[in-house]
This record gives sequence, structure tokens and C-alpha cells, in this order.
Amino acid sequence: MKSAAKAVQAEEPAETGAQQIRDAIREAIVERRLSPGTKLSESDVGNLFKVSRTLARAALQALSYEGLVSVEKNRGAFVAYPSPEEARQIFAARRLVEPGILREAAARITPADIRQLKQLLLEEGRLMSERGQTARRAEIKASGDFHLMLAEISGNAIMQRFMEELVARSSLVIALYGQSTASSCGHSEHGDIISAIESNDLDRACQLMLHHIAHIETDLDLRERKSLGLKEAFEL
Amino acid sequence: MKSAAKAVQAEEPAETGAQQIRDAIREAIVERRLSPGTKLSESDVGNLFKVSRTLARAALQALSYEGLVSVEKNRGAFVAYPSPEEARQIFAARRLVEPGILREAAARITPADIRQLKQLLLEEGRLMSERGQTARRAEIKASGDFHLMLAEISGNAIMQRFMEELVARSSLVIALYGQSTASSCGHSEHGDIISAIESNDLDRACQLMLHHIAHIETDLDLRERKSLGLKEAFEL
DNA sequence: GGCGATGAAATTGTATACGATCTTTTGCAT
DNA sequence: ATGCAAAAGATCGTATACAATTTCATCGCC
Repeated sequence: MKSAAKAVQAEEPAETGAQQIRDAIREAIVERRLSPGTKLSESDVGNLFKVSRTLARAALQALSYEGLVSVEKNRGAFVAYPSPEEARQIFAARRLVEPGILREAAARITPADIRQLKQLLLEEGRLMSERGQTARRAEIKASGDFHLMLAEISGNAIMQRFMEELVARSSLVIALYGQSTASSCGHSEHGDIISAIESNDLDRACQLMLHHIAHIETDLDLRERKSLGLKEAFEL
Repeated sequence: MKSAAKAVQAEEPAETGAQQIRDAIREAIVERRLSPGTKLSESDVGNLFKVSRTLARAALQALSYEGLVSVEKNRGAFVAYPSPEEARQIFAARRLVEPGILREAAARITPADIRQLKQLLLEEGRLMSERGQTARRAEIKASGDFHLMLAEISGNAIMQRFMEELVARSSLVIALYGQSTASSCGHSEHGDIISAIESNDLDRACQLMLHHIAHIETDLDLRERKSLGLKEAFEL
């Protein structure tokens, strides 16, 4: 899955220790095992992974560059709690870049890619029918992977990395503001997009992609929640 | 200039120590006082800024996330030396996102913004006519700031940050592969884009932007240079 | 009883120390 | 003189230690 990125530059792991921790925490955030706002103290993270605070700190810093955790000076790191405005910007960014990525991907796509894409779709569908937390988490991941795979196919490692950030942050937004308990991502829409690509109807594919993103956004309740933990919470 | 970003989220400095060093080094790289490939040892950076290796290391790590320095395991950090392929991807990414940013910016632009944009243009022109390293560096910065200001006007902090990364990395690419000793960025083209925005001709503005980016790319010599420091260098 | 000040505990910010890896130099043998 | 090998030097990777800041609980005062 990372082959495209490696082809561009000999991107050596460099700091494998912190890298592993970073990836583990990121996965936990994206799969929503860690809720927004959860405190991630350096000591706790270090103890959990059996490393010193130095590495824990480096991992948390790295995650803050991706926007998945916010570190506040002298207060510590927390799983990011994106504001409604930030959520809007994340999806605006996706609407801005994903059609372009789709076009680039379509120009380079191979039959093998399409097969893999359909494979992913199948897996996604299978997980959707299952029940249980584990299946739900895997489904979340699979639905994101669809968008990520398109970015990979596009062959642009920079856009790919950007999309990884956007998809991860989207997961946080959905965890916070998503309403429908059902699947977060319209599954059938992914299939429609593939079909449009196959029939070489790029304009339609882009249109579908925009609708798809808008559809996800529609499911959010982005009203400002001002904590309301004072009196309002009790005066209904 | 960072007002838009701060308005979105209370993005506290968090780690002001490493932050300052990071910004200083980034500025040096973008203004081309540091050449691609230059070694940035943790000790040297630490001594230079009178801090411990810990902070120097954190700053270098941060810069590596932005793609401005590459850290190689057990070997150290170097000012990034983008490959031709990476250079292509950077400009492909800019072609992909800048028209979109331009459209968003045009939708929200105020007369005050336009005034500021023209002010920047004027400054850019003034610097272009001057000679000397200092003026050249300021010109490089100003020409990048034009694109950055559009991103700021667009009101999307995420796209703004991404553009900051792309512009910075573009500077590295131009330093490496740029041919014309003259101004790196077609100055008049910036003015044309503003004019198109003013006359509300968005399609033309986007077209001009694409041409502008392509124009910068044309000035690059992206042929693979395989060091050729062996015999070829002497057998002419 | 509520409210503000003071001090202890916890947590982060930064520096230093030590072990591991890579680079360079030196010395020996061919 | 050349080439390889071993050791010295430099640099990075990680852990630990101490200082600074924040948080929280306790105590006194109103």
C-alpha cells in the first residue's frame, strides 16, 4: 500500500521507535478506540509502550503535526477535538482535492488496480453486514481505505500523504458529530464511483465523488455545542 | 498573516523553544541561505541556537514532517534534496489545489484583501528591480507570499497549511533545478490573476493560475543528474 | 458554609548522560 | 605503494534527571 510513496524517495523509517508508537496511537484514534478529548500523558504513553517519555513525546508531537492530537503548552496532549468550523474546513479540503485526485488516478489506473478496488469494496460490504465492535472498526477503516487507494493510484505521494491526514481527521469529525449509527460512509456510492471510472466517464465520477463527500457531511450535526454544562443542561 | 489560522482553533504555540528554531531554519531554507543537501547536525544546530540537542532534534524532526529536511537513520539531518520525480509531484499538487483555492478565495475576497494583494505585488516589483542577495531573497519570499495570501483569503486553515508546505518545498526545487537567473516567478502573471479576480472572471483566473504554475515548472531542468562525478565530469 | 490563598503532587519543558551505529583514520600486511 | 582491518572519533538513539509550570487539595478567613 505504501509502494508508491517509497518509489518517490528512499524514505527511510528513521526513528523506528517513535514511529511505531505514533502508528499505533493513530490507528487507535482512526478506529475510534480513543475518543476526542482523551488525555494522552507522556508518562502513560511511555509506560504503555515500555519506552521512555522521550519517545512517547516524539510520537505525540508527530501526531500533533497531523492534526490528530493537540498538545497544549504545559498541559499535555489530547486526542484532537475538532471544532465545527474545523470540521467544515476538513470536508471543504476534501471536496477541493478529491476530484483532482480522482482524475489523476483515472488517468493511470490499471485493470489490477480496479480489481483491488473492487476487492476492497467487497470486503467493506461484508463487514457492513456483520455486527460487533471489531467489524465496525474494520468497516470504518475499509471505507477510508477506498479514498486512500485512489490517492495511491494517482501516483502522487504528496497528495497521498495529505489525503491520509484528511481521512484520519474525518474519522475524528465523524466520531464527534456523526448522527447515523449506521455505516458512516455510503457504501454503494463507492461502487458507483468505480463504475463511472470503468466507463471512462470522468465528469460523472467527479460529480459522484462530490456528492459522496457532501453525503457524509450531511450526516453531521455541526451545531456549536457550547459545553452547556452550566445551567442549561438542567433547565429543560 | 496568520490571523485566519488562529481564528479557527486556539492553536497555541506549544513548545515555543523548538518552534522558534524550526521557524528560523525553515526561513533560511526557503530564502535559500541553506542549500539542499547541507548537513544539519543536531549538535551544531543546538550550539548555534544555544539550546540542547533535545530541542534541536525536535526542530529537525518537525521540519522533516514538512518535507524540508530529510533525516536518515543514524546519519543525521540534511536540507532536503528533492528528486526530479518529487519536484514533479510538488508542482502537480499545486496545479491540483491552487485553482480550487483561488475559487474559494475569490468567493470571500474583500476590497481590503485586494488592496493588500496589490501592495504585495508592488513590493515584489520593487524588489525585482533592486540588486543584491538581500533583495533577491526578499523577492523570493514575496513571490511565494502571493500564493500564500490567496490561501489565507480562502479561509481554510488546512489548505493554507498545505500550501505553506508546497510553497516552501517549491523553493527548494527551484533552488535545485531552476535555470533562469532572473526572477523565479513571473511577476506580471500575479498581476494578471488579480485583474481576473477583480473582473470576476473566475475561469480565466484559474486558467492564468495554471499557466503561471506551468510557467514556473518550465523554467526547471528536471533531467536526472546522476552525480556524474566519476569520469564524465572530466572527459569533455 | 462558601471563597480565596497556600502548598503539595503531578505533569510537562529542557538538559545531560550513556549506549549504539556510522565514519574516518591509522597501522599492518601484502 | 596499495588494500584491508581494527580502533578512534563523531553523531545519532534512547533513557534518565532536574527545573518550571500547572493542577488539585487543604487550610484559613470572611
